[in-house]
Amino acid sequence: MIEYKKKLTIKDMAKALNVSTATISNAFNRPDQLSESLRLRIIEGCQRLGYEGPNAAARSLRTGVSGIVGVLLADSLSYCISDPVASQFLAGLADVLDQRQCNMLLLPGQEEQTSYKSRQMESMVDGYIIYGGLHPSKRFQRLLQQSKPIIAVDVDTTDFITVNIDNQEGAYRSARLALQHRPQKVAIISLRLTPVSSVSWATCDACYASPASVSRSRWLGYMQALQEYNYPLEQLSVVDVPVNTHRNACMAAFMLLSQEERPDVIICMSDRMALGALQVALQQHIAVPNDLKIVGFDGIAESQFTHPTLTTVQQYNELKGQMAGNMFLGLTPRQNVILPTDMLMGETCPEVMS
DNA sequence: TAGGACTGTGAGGGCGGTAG
DNA sequence: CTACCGCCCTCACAGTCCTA
Repeated sequence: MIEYKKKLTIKDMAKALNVSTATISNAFNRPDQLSESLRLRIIEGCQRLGYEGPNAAARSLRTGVSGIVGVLLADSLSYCISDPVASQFLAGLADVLDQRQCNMLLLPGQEEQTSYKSRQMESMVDGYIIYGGLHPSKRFQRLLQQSKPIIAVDVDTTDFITVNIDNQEGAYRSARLALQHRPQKVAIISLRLTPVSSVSWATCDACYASPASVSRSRWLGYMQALQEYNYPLEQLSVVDVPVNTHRNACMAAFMLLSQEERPDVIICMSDRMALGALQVALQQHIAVPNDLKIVGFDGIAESQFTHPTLTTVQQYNELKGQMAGNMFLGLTPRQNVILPTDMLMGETCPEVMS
């Protein structure tokens, strides 16, 4: 059984070592403020007595800075940890925070009810990085009132400084690539464009009516390409998915590929959707890319392990995380950033040779 | 001995919570 | 409602040492 002794404070150390509290503080935090010999004597004395240095909670109380970044997630914690795009973003952010001895606190945006614990956690952070979307949750309303710095990533908003990719352009390029094959029947698997709780058919009108979001920007990119190719929108099939999971992807693909008039192009708003579509197509012995072209969006590593490999839009999620982190810590100017995307040419939708 | 550099000290302040 | 507490940092200043 571990025995907990009385917690030692800077006062105890000052008294024991016969110096002032400020000198103890300086010995740990500002070594240039005292002689090397005194500093060593203090550090050695503190080690001997079991004092590990100034209390972080007290320091943040005094300075108002904790070194903790709150990351407000659009989805649940479990989803963000398992989703390759979100985890790449978090890895990039963690990279920057690691270098500056800072930490992050992951906060799910969809908070069911306000608790003392959640308020306590929010009070600990120096500011927020909102990732993946804005939720009209109580938590979101509270953080707006806190006047702490906020940077939004993958969020279509003018209310905060944002780090985004050019979703519309990326989507436009991927759709154009698919449309070069002059398909008879085009389908789209969209992500959270309409307010549905399960995988559902969606109308173009409903998709156009959705509020500003990453998905809507991608939708506009697809529409831009479809119009360029004079594709009749009344023939377009759209299935909207509420959460970007493999299960939902398979369900959406199954719905599309079970239609009487089967699509020969499926344009997906994420690689997970595209990989689900690919799996269902292969199960149904549909030849990809000969009878069905599939394009994704994200460029996750998994998309290049399949056979055939996925044609997709490569976005640089780690870089996104690093940029958000640098901006948050004031290492780079706080200004809106739009990162470029690239087409990742896989086998599910080859380029048309002219 | 004067003056500058270096070293160390004490007071004040910050903010949320709690006791009176 | 007010006073106080917790804990540390910052700042102004005092003390000491060194050099010319």
